[in-house]
Amino acid sequence: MSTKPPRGRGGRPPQLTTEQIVTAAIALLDEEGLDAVTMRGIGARLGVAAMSLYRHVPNRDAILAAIVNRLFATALAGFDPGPTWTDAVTRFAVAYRRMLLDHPHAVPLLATYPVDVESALPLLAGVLDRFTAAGIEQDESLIVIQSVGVYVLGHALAQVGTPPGSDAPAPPPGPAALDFYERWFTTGLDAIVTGFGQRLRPQ
Amino acid sequence: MSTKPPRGRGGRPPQLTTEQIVTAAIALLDEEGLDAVTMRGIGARLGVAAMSLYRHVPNRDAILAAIVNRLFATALAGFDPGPTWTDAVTRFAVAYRRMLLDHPHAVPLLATYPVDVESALPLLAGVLDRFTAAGIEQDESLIVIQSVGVYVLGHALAQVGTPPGSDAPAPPPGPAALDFYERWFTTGLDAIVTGFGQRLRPQ
DNA sequence: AGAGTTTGTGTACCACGTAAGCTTACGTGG
DNA sequence: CCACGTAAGCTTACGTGGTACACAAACTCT
Repeated sequence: MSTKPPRGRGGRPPQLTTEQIVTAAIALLDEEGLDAVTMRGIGARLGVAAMSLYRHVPNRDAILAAIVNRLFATALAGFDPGPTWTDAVTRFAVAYRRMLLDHPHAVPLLATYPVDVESALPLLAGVLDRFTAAGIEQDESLIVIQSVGVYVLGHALAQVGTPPGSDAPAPPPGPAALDFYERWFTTGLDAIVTGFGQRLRPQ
Repeated sequence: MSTKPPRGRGGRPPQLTTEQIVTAAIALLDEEGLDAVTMRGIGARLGVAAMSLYRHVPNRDAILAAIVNRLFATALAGFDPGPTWTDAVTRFAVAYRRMLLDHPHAVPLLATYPVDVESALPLLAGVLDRFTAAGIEQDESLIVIQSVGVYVLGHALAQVGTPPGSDAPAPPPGPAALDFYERWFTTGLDAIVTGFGQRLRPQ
């Protein structure tokens, strides 16, 4: 987590990194769903025994938590907040949502495992900047950003949510459904941004 | 689900109902968390073997799905939408949230298992009425209600979300944190309702 | 009483997470 | 060149959870 051990001289050279483990786990998750993300499964994918993973990761939950943070970070990779804070939150919402729809099986994970605040804040620095530039308090900005984030996540849950029990891979949603979700998403997002705009620009 | 089998004459009288199973499962969930909701655990609580549950329920996932629907229904028991549609959605949000905070361990479940639409719509009839009374299209009303629902659920996830791995029961949140979530909740909810109000009352 | 029917049970299997101890593959100092 | 120490990976094994299967029990109707 913090400093790697002094890389003391000697010892068998690592054949595995934490990053590879997380990458393999995400691949498995995307291809076969959450139930396929098992220690044995990840190990097999890396040509390694299940127990070897424990040299790099304390347990399975830590892997799932790492997936969440990795995906959240990729969602904001190369992120350009626009000129105003309304642009910034809107683009954040779009980028976040794109990532969620790209990794449907990960959505329940992002709902369950909180994104690490320490690592998320730097990623959102650009967004926060547009708020301070508009003379908005940090407290208020966080409420706006979190509200939007929470809306996006909840919306994605509704869109990709399939009862984990139904083995049927769920028929690919028709274009009508896709359209509905798209309309719903932008309509709701606009409403939220508009509503906060009204509050933050009183009078 | 639909009609019970003709209750054919004869046969051992049931000692167990699906309702009891769901009730026991919710009790277990509230008292000991999701991991405690096992077939054996539920059976023990009802003085019955684990396998007996399968006479009433196809599998564990079905129980979890039933918990979701039951809790959602209780959230709206005795629900009074106010005079206007803005009252209606706001009260819906508050009632939904109260239920979620009363059952913190259930929040991840409500995020993961979609509420059954067929049974949810009647519960929301009162809310929908205020929209139609205001001359708002059904499509638009659903977008508003769902947006609010999704916001409430996402907010609750953020509030009660604890990495499933940390065995520490999580320190009871200080009153400062509680206050923050309360302010966040109402602020965000107001923004959403205001934003939609602007859209639905154009000009 | 016996046949038919439905509900609850006992046993067993397999997959998963992971604890413990062993083996392997390196660097270093003799 | 060879022990020796060390870190990484492996083997084995245990406990727990979901659930398939075949059987026992409890009741109704003839």
